[in-house]
Amino acid sequence: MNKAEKTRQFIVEKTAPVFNEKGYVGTSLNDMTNATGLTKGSIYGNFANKDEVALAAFDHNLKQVTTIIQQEMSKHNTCREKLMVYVQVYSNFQKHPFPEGGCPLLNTATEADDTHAGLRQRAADGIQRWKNAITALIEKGIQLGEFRKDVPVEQTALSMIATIEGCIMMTKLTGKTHYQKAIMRTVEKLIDDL
Amino acid sequence: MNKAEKTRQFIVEKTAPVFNEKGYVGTSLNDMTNATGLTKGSIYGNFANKDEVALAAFDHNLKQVTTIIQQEMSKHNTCREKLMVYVQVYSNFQKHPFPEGGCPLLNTATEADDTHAGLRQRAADGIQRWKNAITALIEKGIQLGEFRKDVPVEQTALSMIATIEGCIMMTKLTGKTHYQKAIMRTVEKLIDDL
DNA sequence: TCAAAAATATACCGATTGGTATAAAATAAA
DNA sequence: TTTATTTTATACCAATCGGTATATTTTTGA
Repeated sequence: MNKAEKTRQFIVEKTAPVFNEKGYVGTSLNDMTNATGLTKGSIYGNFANKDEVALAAFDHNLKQVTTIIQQEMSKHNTCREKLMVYVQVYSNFQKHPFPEGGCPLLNTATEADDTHAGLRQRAADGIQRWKNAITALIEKGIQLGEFRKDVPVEQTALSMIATIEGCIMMTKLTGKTHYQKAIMRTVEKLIDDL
Repeated sequence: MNKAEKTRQFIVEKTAPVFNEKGYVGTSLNDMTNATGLTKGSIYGNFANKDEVALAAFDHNLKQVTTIIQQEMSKHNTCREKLMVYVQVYSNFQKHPFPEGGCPLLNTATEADDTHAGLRQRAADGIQRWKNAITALIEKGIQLGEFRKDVPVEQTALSMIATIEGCIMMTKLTGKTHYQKAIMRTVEKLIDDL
């Protein structure tokens, strides 16, 4: 990794939490120079424009989340236990190295769906991959006899994601962690019923 | 309603969808003059600043949603049927006079939670009232013998809201209405199980 | 060590931001 | 109908926006 690549990475790491908290339009070049300690010239020497930094920051934030999930999943063997990792992590995401500002999928989706095609596509892809990951786990669990054969696979996957994202929104908004626990108990039941 | 009050209302109605789509920071005074056809002077003669318009616009958008729900609920008698109104409406909110840009609670919550205390409080109050409305319906249903006595009231109310909001996010993001139907089927089951 | 190349900083650009002072126009009360 | 008051439009403000040309510094390979 040469100097430029390191600086690029450095800029992404420092600005990612800002983009996640303030959003794309809410984050100015000034915010970016403050967060990095670098100047405009330095940032624009490594990125074409704000868009490019925002997209890289989104990828970085999402990667942070998937890394947590994958790490926790690797500790378990059964499909049910692996699915329960979502419950475990999102019941207490404050205890994990979660991106500042909450779930980047939720933040980016709600900001960009009507305004920024590039970011919206990134978020949509993220949802798609998440859905595929859960679907694959459920289907494998069915094959292995862990789950019933007649479970509504896609519906369960989609509902898990929706409930988790709604949970994050409500928890971050109200600050009430017992809301979080209560909602995640419903996701737990969703998995129990498989 | 004198001239000034009418203009105030007019400004709110015209800018509300813009705020809901573009967000608070994403909506400029220019956007507001374009949406209304009025000039800055006219807008600032009726509102102290952008904040005041944004707060009024949020209230207006939320009112639009609650009006739809209340209207639909008034057509039904049992608590179960009234709860199912959420399923009916959010399975197909595109067919209702829903605010442009989706759920104002979701949009405002995700934008303002880390950035705008006034809007965050408004959204938090909205969630609180929604939770209270569902809770009251479930408790009345228990009293009337419609629902089991041991249902987890708060958990169900919170999970319904979370799943609905997550559903809206995913539907607006991906454009896939069959996601919407599938997720809302899970909310339906939540009510069936009461 | 030294020159070429790459990375960073400085200084600036026009456009747009939210906001305001004031003048003009429209409304409301007498 | 006239006058006082309110409402709206015009013209402007400093500050900030995203972005760039160029100078300076730092890194890199010979």
